[in-house]
Amino acid sequence: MSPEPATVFIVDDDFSVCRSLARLVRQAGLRAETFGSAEEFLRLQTDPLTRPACAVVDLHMPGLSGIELQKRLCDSPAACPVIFISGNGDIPSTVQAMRQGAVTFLTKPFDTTELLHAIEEALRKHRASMVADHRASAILARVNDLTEREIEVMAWIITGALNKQIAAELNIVEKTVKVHRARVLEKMQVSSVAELVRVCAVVNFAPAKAAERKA
Amino acid sequence: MSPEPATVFIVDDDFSVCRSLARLVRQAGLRAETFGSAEEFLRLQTDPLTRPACAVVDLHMPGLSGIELQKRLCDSPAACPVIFISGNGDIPSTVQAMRQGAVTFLTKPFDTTELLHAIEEALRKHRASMVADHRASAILARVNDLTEREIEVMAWIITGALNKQIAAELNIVEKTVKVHRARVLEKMQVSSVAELVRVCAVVNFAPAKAAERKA
DNA sequence: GCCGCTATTGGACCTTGGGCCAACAAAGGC
DNA sequence: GCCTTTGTTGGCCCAAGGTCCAATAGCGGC
Repeated sequence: MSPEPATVFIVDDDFSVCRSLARLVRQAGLRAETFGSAEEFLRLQTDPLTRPACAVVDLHMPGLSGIELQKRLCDSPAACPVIFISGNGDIPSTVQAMRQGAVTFLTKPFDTTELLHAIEEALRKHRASMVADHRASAILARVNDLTEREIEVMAWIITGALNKQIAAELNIVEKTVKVHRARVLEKMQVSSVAELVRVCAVVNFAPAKAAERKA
Repeated sequence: MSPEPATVFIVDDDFSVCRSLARLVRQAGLRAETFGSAEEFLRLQTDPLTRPACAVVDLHMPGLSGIELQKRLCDSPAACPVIFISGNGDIPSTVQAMRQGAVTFLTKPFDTTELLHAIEEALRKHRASMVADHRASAILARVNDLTEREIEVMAWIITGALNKQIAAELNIVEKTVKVHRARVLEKMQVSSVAELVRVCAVVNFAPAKAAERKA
């Protein structure tokens, strides 16, 4: 059903829960990996994810709680959507989990189809964020290939400034701006200012430096 | 403290709760309006909000529930951030509320400072969304002022197409495209293609029509 | 029928952007 | 000292955009 093999990480201190959830996941045609604690998950899952995945996490666990795990995941390269499950969760925890971006928060006992739907949603989200990340990192790589001056010029270009104006701002001659402009378009792999503005928007590249310079 | 007078709508079927929450809100320097039911709120709050506001809503009420109220609010011109309070809320309700965009979900009895913090956050959000809405509606007004042809041309412009290419796509002469292009920039109140791309991005104007035309 | 809006086109002219070739200078690595 | 990178500038030419002028044609409304 999925276009590529997706993995569900199951983090629960109760081994039997891990086992039954893993079975459920595998019956749905997905891969499953189980972890007995948040620490174990963080220790073993350090590689950046290259394939869609999500985590089904128990709220209450000895050691690091599910909430804490989620918080750390956000900063890790292995960030993936989290689905919480809990037998005795409270509303404040639920609120915190959801505010931190959890897909949902299920209370035991829950309907298995409910969990599978949540997993589907989580994987969908992760796929979307992965393609977005890929696009963004590809663009950032191009930006890194620019020299400082080129970045500076680019910041002005995407404001719609004329070469003449940019030249005045940078105290250089218009001809030089033209050269930088050409290099920017070439290195950023776009063929028009319109496209350049778009790709810059994707990575939130705003002419902040240019503004600082003005001030 | 707030730059402009902000209002907190309090929706609770328990009159004494309404009264005490209203007092709390007013002591914090904000306006308060109370409603005894979701229906009453929806009946009385029909005008589009012109000033920052948020709603503090009880989950359980006779008639329309808080969740239902929130759902209707999303489609209404009086949409504002919602803070839920409940004495006996459950986790599924909390999850649904948060997924629908609730700021938070507080359980009675709650700390008053907690509520005030939530209100602050909700008002902050609402202010941000109001300025975003204003920007967007101002831009949409300009788009509505464009003729069909101009919109068509604009769709091509923001892809970075040359006048020559646009002319070929629309089976007209390059000169005509220039005229439309000038009108578009004028009516959209921008002075460059870069700015045009930006304002179109704000209102999610994508050259979809152009793509359809090609197909 | 006249008026106004829209779309269309033409011409002339100027400004701007972009490509191509060449050159120089400062900085840093070998 | 030589080489590469980076930033800078020059000239030349062409393509593209922008701005004036003016004109024609269809279409709906008064």
